Amino acid sequence: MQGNTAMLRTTEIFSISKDVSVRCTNCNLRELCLPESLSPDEVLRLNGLVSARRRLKKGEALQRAGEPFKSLYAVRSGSFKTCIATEDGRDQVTGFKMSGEIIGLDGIGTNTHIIDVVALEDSEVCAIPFTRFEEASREMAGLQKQFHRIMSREIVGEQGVMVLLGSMRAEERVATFLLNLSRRFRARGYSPTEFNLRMTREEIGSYLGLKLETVSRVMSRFHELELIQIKQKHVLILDPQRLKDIASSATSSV
Amino acid sequence: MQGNTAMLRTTEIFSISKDVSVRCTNCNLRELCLPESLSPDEVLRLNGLVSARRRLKKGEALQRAGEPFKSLYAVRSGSFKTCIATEDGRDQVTGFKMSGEIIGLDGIGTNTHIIDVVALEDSEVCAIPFTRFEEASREMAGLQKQFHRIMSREIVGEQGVMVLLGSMRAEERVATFLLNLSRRFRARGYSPTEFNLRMTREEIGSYLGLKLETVSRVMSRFHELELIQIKQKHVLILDPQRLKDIASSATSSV
DNA sequence: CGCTCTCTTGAACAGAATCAAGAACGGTGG
DNA sequence: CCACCGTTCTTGATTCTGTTCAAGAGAGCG
Repeated sequence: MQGNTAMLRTTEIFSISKDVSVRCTNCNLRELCLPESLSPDEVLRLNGLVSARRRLKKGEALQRAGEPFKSLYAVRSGSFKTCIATEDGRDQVTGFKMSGEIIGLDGIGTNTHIIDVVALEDSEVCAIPFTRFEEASREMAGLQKQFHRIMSREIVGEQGVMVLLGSMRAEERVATFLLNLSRRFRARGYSPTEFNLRMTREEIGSYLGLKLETVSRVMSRFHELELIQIKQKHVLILDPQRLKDIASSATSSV
Repeated sequence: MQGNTAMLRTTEIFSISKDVSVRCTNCNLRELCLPESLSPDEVLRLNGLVSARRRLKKGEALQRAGEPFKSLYAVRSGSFKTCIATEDGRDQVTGFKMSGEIIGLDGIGTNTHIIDVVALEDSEVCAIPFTRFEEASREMAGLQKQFHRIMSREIVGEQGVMVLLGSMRAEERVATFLLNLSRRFRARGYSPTEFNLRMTREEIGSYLGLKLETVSRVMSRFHELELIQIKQKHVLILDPQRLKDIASSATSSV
């Protein structure tokens, strides 16, 4: 379970992994990333596409809006925020990317990146030159299918955020956000109930359409209610079920 | 400028079109739809993929969440709303689709549709069986590229909606919405300043994350300010520039 | 050790939601 | 052609959620 590994010794970062060899073939993000459901020889071929591994320091940008689109990136380790800046000075976080997730899909449509992607911590990505990738996916039905799936899921995921932003109240938004993180940590083999937030309250607020004070207040309230324990960036989920109830309390109806 | 035309005499619906022959090759949505930027022989081939034309009455569903995903649809005429219903009874409009736009991308990821798509007026679509489409796009680089572009633009478009929902005030949202419609009507050869809304205030509100009363109030205010003239579904845009100013008034900053 | 950035908490305020009533429209059938 | 019905839209009064403004406490870093 990991990004694209291209010549990366997995043990360099994750002591979990026993297998020390390199690239997609042995990447422990295989099940979450592009190789998901590819045949072994397809993975091998995909492997050859990964042009480079790139390390980023916290705060560094992987891509900036306006830059020409060349490559997709698979997050190998660490995490990123994706932000969109409108002409009128608005700047909003539109997502958070964790290991195994694909970055850069925004650039395909116009050959220019639309969003900024910034590392939330020291991170590493696998770069996949898109022209070569398109070629390969014309020759490998499995890779093509997997790529279509990934884009489709991105679309569906964003619709979920639209529902959150369009119809949820602050508590529902924050609960949904925490549960979403929890699920993604679990999928990566980490504890779903105890983790550290990589982003600030302001970034969470921007993503959830709330002010940072509101995020802080809601979290404090959840703490008082003993749904979670939170101290700065450290989160402990105490009562996932009640959180779920809050996340889908469906005030509206009819 | 039109959806996929598959064996449709364009004059049946649009008296504008002089050329009476059929399918993508002569569809007047060519520039907006899948054929955009394809070579003539690629268009011909795409043409063969369109399995059927389907007519829908106002209120009829083109697809329902939960149904198996088989085909993409290109809107030939009319318009649709896309809605997502969550388990907890929330139901939200996530988009409006006009002629030339592609519907069904949500189903690719899981082979099951996630969203409902309902006709806002009597409409017509071209169905494109996806398996055959994937095959064809492996053989035609141009079609593959175009499809990737369409999905990417869908992703970028949704991010735009996320910004709207996450950081705009009611007036900004409604102004943005009206300008968006205006732009899309213009792209289809209709007047960008005078058109009829196909959706109710409630549907607009659902899409914009507002209540129908708020939508109504904001529109009335725009009318008073002489930015628009609005009577029920009929809209006349009087001052596009001031509307644009409102749409990007960037209250926040820093 | 001091500085800055981040987070928490309180009090006052504002924008949109809610509740409510009535008007306008569109379709139907007499 | 007109009367009736349900749906959609408008408008007002009130309420409430989240924002804004403000101050102080913690944490992390050089």
